[in-house]
Amino acid sequence: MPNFKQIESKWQKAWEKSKIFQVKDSSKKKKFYVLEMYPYPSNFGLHMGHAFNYTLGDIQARFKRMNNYNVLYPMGFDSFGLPAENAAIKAKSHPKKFTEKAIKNYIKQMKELGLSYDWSRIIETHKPEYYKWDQWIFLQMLKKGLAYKKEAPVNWCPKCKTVLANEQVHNGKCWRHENTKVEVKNLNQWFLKITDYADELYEGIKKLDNWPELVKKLQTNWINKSYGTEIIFKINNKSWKIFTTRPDTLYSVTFMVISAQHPKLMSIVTEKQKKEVEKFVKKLSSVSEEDLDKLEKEGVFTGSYAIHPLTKKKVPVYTGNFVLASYGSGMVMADAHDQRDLEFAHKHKIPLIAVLKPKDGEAEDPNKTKKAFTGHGILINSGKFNGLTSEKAKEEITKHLTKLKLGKNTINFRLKDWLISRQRFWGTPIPIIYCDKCGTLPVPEKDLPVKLPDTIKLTKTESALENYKPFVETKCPKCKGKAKRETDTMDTFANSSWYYLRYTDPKNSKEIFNKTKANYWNPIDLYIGGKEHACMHLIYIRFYTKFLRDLKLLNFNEPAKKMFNQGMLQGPDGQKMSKSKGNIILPETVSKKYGIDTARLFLVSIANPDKDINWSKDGVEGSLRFINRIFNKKFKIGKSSKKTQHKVNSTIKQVTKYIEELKYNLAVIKIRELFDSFEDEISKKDLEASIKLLSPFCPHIAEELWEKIGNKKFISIESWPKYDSKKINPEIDTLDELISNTIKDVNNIKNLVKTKPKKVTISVSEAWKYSIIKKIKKEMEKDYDISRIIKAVIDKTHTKEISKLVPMFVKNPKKLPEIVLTQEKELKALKENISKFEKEFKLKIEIKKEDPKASPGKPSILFE
RNA sequence: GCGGGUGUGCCAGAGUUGGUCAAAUGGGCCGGACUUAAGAUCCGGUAGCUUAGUGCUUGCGCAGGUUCGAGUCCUGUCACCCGCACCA
Repeated sequence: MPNFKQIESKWQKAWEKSKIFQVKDSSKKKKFYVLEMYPYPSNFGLHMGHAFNYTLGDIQARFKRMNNYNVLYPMGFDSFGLPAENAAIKAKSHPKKFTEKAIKNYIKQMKELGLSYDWSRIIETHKPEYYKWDQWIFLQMLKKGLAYKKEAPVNWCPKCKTVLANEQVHNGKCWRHENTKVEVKNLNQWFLKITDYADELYEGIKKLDNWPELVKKLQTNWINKSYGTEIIFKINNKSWKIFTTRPDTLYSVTFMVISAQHPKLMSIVTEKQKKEVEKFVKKLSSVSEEDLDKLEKEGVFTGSYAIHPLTKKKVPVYTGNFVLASYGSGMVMADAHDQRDLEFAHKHKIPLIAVLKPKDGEAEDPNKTKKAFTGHGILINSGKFNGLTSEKAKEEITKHLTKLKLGKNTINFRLKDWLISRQRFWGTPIPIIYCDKCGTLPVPEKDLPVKLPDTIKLTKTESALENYKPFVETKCPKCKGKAKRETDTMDTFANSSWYYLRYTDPKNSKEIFNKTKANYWNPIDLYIGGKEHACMHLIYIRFYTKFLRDLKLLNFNEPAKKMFNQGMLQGPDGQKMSKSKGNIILPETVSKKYGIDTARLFLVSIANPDKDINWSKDGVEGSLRFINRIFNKKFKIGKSSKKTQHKVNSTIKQVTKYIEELKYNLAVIKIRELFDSFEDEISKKDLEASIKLLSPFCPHIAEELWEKIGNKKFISIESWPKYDSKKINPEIDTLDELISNTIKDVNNIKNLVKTKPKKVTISVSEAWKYSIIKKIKKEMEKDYDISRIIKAVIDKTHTKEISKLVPMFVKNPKKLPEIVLTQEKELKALKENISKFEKEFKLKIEIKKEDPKASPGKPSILFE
C-alpha cells in the first residue's frame, strides 16, 4: 500500500509552495469559472458529504486547467450566522472567535482533500472588508426605491428571537428549530423589492438552458406568475381591489372573504361583530401563514357588505383563515365554483348561484352538491354573458369591467418581497441612521462599513446591538445631532447573493469589484450546489445579479451558465448523515485508512454525481484495490502494442467526454478498464496519457506516479492528452471479445475433461457465421416471418452496421447482407496473444486454421 | 390537493436518436491458483435450462399497447421518495 499520508502531504505542500493554482485575471487562454456553493463554517468541521461536493468541482477545475483554460476556482466562507452567535451566547463570548477558528479548521481540511482552490482569493463574509459591500448594495437599492421599510405580519421564531423570511419557515416551524412553532407578529422591517424583478426572474428561467429541470420547475412554481383580473368591490363606499384568475365566475359571487391577517381588516368590522372578529383573529395569531392549511376552514362575519360591481347586489364580507394576506390583495371574491368557497358557504349557510355548466350537461345545484364545479364551461345566470365559454367570458367580463373602470387585466406573482431584517447580532448591520429631526437616513457611503463591535460579549439571545450603546448612539449625518443606528442586521442570504462576484476581485477596497475583472470571469461556467437552494439562494443570487447589471456594473443577466445539483451523501446505513444517528463519516478517518485519493475516487464512482449515494466500507476498499494495483504495477517503458494504443486513445476520447458531462462514474470505469488492460510493455507517452486521465480524480497519486516515471513538472498543470483517432480501432475490441470467448471455451472444456492437457490446439472457426447464413436461408425457404429472419441476423452478428440495414431487408428480403469473414484477423490476434494464453493455461498452444467451409458442428479446440 | 422524481440482477448502480442487453462497473458471495495457514494478490463463476456451442427460455415494479424489434416510446396501475402548499 502506498504511504498515502506521506504522498499527500508532500504534494499538498508542493502545490502550495509553487502557487500553481493561483490564477491571473487575464490570459490568452479561455476562461472557466467553477464554483461550489461556499459553506457555513460550522464548528463540527467538514464531513465526507462536503468532500464529495467539493471533489466534484475540483475534478472539473483540474480537468479544465489541463485543457488549457484559465480556471478560476475559489473558495470562501458564509461566515455570518446563527450557530456561531448561539455558541458565543453560551460561552458569553464573541461569535468571531468561534467563526474564525472554524474557518481555520475548514481550510486545513480542504487542503487535505487536495482541492485545487486559489486560496489567495478567499472571502469571509464576516469581515468588514466584505460586508462593507453588502451595505453598499443596500444603499444603492435604497436609492432606487428597492429597499423599504414597512410594518407587516412576519414570522417570528420565539427561540431565535428573530423574524424569519417566509422561505425560512418550514411547515410552520422554524427552519433551524424543527420543534419551534413560528408565531405571527407585526414588526417594522426592511424589505428588498425583489418583486420588481419578478417578471424578469420568471421569464428568464426559460433561458437557463444548462440548469437542472428540477430547479427551473421549482423556481417557476415559487415565483408563479399568473394572469388574472383585478376587480374593484365597494365596501362602505371605499374601493377594495381583489385579484382573481376566474373573472368568468363573477356573477356567482355571493360573499367575500378577507384574510384574518389583513392590516385593514378592522376598518370594515362593525361594532356589533368586533368582539367576535377579535376573538377569531386572536385565536389565529399564534399560527403562521404556512400553518393555516392545517386548520379547518373557518371564518366570521365582519358585519359589512360589499357591492357587487355588476349586479350591484350587497354581498356579505367574512374574514377567514384560508385567505393569504400576502398574496393578491388579501381578499377574495367567493363563489360556487371553488371548492373552498363552496365548503365555507355551506358551513355559514350562504346561498350559492351556479354560473357555469359543463359543456355537455346541466349545472348541479351548488347548494346541494358537496363538490364544486371548478372546471371551465358555459356561462349561465350571468346576464348578457350567458352562453359564452369560460375562456371567452374571462375576456369579455374583464373588458366590460375595464370600460366601467371597475377592473382590469393584471399579472400577479406568488413571489413576495424579501424580508431581510434580522434582530440578531452576527450579521451585516443595515446602514441606516434614525434622527428625531431628519428622519430615516442612509449612512453616507464614505462612512461605510458600519462595523459590528468587536469587543462586545454576547449574553442573551435578543439583539445585542440594540442594547449596546457605543454602537447605537451616533450622529445624524445631516444635522450632526444625536441619532440612533439601525440595529437590525441582514439575512445572510444577502451576503451569498453576490459573493461569486467578489472572488474576481476580493481585495478591492475602493469598489465592490473591478468591472473589467468581474465581467471577464463571469458568468460562472459551472456552479455546483445542493437542490435545497433552488428557491432561496438561487433566486436571490439571480435578483442581485440583475440589480447590479442595472447599476451598469455587470454586462450579463444570469449568474451561472450551468448549474449542477449534487446528490446527498448518506451514511453507510442509507440515512442522512447526522450526529444523532452517529453515522457521520469524517474525511480524516477515511484518509488515514485508505488515502484521500481513494476516497475521492470512490465517491465519484458509486453513481452519477447527481444521485444520492451511500458511503460503503466495502466499496471504498474496492477503490483502494485499484489504486494499489496501479501504484504497484511495474511498467516496462518501451513500445505500446496496437491494442494498448487503441485502448489508450479510445479511453482518452471517452473519458474526456464523460468528464465534460460530469458523468464521473463512467469516466472512472473507463480509466479502470484502461489500467487493467495494460500489458507488460507500454510507451512512455501512453503511460503518461493514462496517468493524466487519472489525475483529476486522484491528484496526489497521479503526481507521485508522474514523478516516478521521471517527470519533473507537476502533472496538475500538464496538458490533457489528445486522442489520435487513427489509433482507435474498434475491431480490436471485437477481437478481444473473440479471444475472451475462446478463453471461455478452453476453460469449459478443461472443466469437462478434468485433466490437465499438455497441448491445446485452437482453431479459429467461422463456422457459426455460416450457420447463421444457413439458418437464414432455411427460414427464407420456409417463407418465415421476415422479423424472425432479421432477428436471427442481428442476434448472430451483433453488429450495429447490419442492424441499420434492417429497413433494406424489409423491402427486399432476398438481398442478404454480405457477412465479412474475419478469420484471418482472428487468427492473427490469437497469434499475438499466444504467450498470454500459454501463461494463462500453462500449456503449449498451437493454432490451426480451420476450413471455413467446415460444418459448424465440429469442436474448435483440441486437447492432447 | 398540486407539482416533480424514482422503481433494473444478492446489493449499489450503468443503460434516451428503440436494435452488438442476460444487461457495463464496483461490492458481496462461490470456486480455483499462490501460501504451512490466514490475509493480500491474481484467475474464473454468479437468471434458468442445457451444452461440443458464440444454443434455448425467461427477464429491467405490475397490466396492456405501438413496432420487424422496447429497460428505452405510449396508456393504465401499484409502491416509494421529494418539493410546494388553502395561489383565489
